Amino acid sequence: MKIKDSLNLPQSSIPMKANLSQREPEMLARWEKMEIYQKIVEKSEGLPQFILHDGPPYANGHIHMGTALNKILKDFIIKSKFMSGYDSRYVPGWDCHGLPIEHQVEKELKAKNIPLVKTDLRKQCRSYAKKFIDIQRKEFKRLGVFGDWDNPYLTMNLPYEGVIVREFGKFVERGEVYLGEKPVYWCASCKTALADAEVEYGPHTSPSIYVKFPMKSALQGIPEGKPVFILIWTTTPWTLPANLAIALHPDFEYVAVEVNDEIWILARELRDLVLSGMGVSDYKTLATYRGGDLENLVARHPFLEQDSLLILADHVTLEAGTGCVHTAPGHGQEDYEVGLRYNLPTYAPVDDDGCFTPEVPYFARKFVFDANKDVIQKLKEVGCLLKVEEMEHSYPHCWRCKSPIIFRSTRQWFISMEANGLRQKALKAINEVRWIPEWGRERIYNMVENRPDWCISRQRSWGVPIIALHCNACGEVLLDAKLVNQVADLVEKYGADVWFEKELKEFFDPLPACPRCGSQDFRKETDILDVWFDSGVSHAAVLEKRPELRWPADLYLEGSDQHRGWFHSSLLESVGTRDRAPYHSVLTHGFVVDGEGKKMSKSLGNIVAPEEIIKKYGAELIRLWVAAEDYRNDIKISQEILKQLTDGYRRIRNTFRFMLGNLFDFTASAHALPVEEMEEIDRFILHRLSQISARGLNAFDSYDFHVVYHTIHTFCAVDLSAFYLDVLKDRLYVSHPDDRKRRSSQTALFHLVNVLVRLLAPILSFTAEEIWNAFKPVSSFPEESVHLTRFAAIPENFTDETLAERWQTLLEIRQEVSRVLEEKRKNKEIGHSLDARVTLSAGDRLYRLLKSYEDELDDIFIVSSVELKASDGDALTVEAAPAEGEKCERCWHYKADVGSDSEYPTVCSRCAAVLRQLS
RNA sequence: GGGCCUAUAGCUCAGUUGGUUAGAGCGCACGCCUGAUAAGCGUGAGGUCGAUAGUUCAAAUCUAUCUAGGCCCA
Repeated sequence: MKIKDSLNLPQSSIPMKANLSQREPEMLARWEKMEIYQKIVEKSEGLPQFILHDGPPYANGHIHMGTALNKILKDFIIKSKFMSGYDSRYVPGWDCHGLPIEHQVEKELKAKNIPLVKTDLRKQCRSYAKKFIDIQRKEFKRLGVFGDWDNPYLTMNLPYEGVIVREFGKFVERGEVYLGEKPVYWCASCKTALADAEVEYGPHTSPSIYVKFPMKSALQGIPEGKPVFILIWTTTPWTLPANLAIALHPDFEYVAVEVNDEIWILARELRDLVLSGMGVSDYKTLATYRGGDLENLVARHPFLEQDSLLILADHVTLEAGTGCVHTAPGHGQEDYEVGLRYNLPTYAPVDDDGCFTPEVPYFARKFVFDANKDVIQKLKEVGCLLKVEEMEHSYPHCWRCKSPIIFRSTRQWFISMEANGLRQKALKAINEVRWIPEWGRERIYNMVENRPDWCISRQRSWGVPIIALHCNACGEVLLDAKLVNQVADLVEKYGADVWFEKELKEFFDPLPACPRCGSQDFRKETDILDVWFDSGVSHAAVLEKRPELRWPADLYLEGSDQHRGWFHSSLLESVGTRDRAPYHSVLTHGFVVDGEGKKMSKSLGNIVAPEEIIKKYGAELIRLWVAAEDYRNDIKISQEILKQLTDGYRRIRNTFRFMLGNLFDFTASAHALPVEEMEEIDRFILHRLSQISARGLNAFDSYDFHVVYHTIHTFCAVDLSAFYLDVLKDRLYVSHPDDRKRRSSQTALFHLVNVLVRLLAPILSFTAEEIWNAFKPVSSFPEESVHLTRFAAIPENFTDETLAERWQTLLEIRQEVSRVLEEKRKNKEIGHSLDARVTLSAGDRLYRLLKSYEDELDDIFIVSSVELKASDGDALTVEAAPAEGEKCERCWHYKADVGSDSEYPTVCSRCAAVLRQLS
């Protein structure tokens, strides 16, 4: 027998090379086969629930790093909550209705020359959404995310659509839904409203005109008898008939200047620019006002019999114009919002074709863009036009027909923020939710505090209809919760298509009668609901309906953009119908950015796709990336970061590989020692392990996953690899297999693997499973998967503070020894540390400590021998020199007794004894 | 332009209520080992804590402004 064969060298456990991109799919197949999620569910029966409610991603396109990040964070939580003893199910969802899908489908149908019939379009949209749900489901599962993937919630599921209608009915019942007016983008050639996404900005030439409005109210500090005008500037002359106000900035200064016996009012800062632009050089400033002082004065429309109110608005700037902004609440978003504050009507006398309505004097039935020149002509006639020129600027165009579009107020459905105190209730509900991080409260609070009423109608096809009736005889609108619920009954069964497919009498028997004129002749409302309403009711459609879940949720977890999105719409929906938030707490994560902190975009070419990383490194690296970074801020990703993560991954993997490799001849039941009988160094590492475990569990509890990763990684690198495992090698390899000290260290290794692999399981789900499989013969634990286990409970006797303190001191001394050895190495006096002997001189306190460990110091320092001397004072001195004696062929220590056993002439006495025992 | 947020070594993170010379791991450089080997060990270099101004006996930490970046609005 060769000497080397008498050593207990580690035997293969898990391979060093992870080969993740190939092995992960095998692991996934195995999980699928064992129905892992089903088994977790079975093991969860009767445990306290923890409900994380999934926010539905949009069923369009492939997943990206952002969606991967979100799903992986959720997976960390679901898995760690289960391992902490909760029943924590994951029901993934998808948002299926809405414009982007409708667009895509329209495009495809158009390309094939298929006519766009609403019911066909809706069917195509449904199958389009389904296709991408399947794609994304595969991609999410590939990341190792566990959940009820066979039975997710879809906002287009028929019962879900039924809930949407019913929830709408609840708002109706509480009197919170009303029909109002609001300006929207309107394409006059397509005769349709456009969403923001359907608008393309491009160059357009408009007339740029300066107009004077005569003042009706008197101003202070101005001589009587001379006419007073306020000056405005606009690039859309055709909106002047709809002018109802002139907006001033409350903090700007305005001046009254006398020009040619007239008095003009405009912003002080723009005075010289505007006047010189009109060729006026001779003027006199008569008075100065603050914008705020002019509020509620009245001007007269230059050519119509109507007033124009002076109002205050922060959106007024000094970048162009006169500082006095022509305001037509029916033709602009900002105008509309400021108009709401002053109770101005959203007057927009323009029809679907973009032509003025008949009641408009001078321009009735004219197309608005053609009317520009007529308006200008009229202004000239009445002497109120000061200047006109052409101007090229960026202007919105229709994405489909490319023609310039207009802003036009149309009838829309709203949920009122005030009618039932929704705003105040929502603000109160916000304060009852735990926001993580804290600033989330501030953010959503400000939004809810300032938001306008919720516009819930869309003039689109792919969505859930607003259930309302319009009387064909008198135009009365019939909005009734009872009718809504009757429709909901059918939608639940047949889907929202029924509203578009069935006759009215199939919904209502008998037909309702118009409360105003008694007619029974109605047409159905064709608008659909905002998709934010769809996803906003998920708490009702999913949490309340699924028996395995409950309402409200413990946690919503999405990107910080969802303060305006899903957190927001879910809150309003839930408060509006149930008077409280649908969640106890809300956790947000940041956005994925590149290595420089810049957002990812096609134009910058800095996009990293999950697919690339999976192919190159495996999904495990994405999981590790999510775990390593503090996701509350923006999360960077770059090749450098990935490289670093692979190094971190290897360190952890190899540490486990080494520990498992040294457990090849160990089984817990046969060889483990009770803690009390273990060696001090082993008990010290168990003490450290208990600290690591506590910190890890704590971090899981507060969702600080990066703390879990950094803690475990540092533990593997510093405590284990650089110290404990390195020291252990001698004992593990050299001792007799059954040596008590060797079994003691193996017992520690067993506990280390057992505790750490479980802590790692929620994060490195694939690797932890691989480790678990290799660990099973050692542990004999019954669970066929690490994901069916709980986090390990740490026995109290792992903790020993006084022992740990002693060892902490020994570690400091060890570091000093290392430094001295390095000097000797530099001088070529030694190579390996075993080539050295060390002399320690220590004062009383240290000496006594060292003395009690005298027999182990050579092992702790991994040197051939240690000599201990007492010295005066506190200082510790460390000296090192080449070891004396012969090098033992077996344990590589230099010993004086090498060759003392004639049967084994090349080894030391310790090794000779082992060899004798083995033979 | 507004609301909210971020900025500590090349990278990822710590830095408690302001209080010694700002820490860790990784990476890097140099060396060792060849019985964890496409591994392992040791030593070392690296930071005007985004910038400026202030409050204070004392600031990475508090205040203001600015710069760069992110999300959401306009």
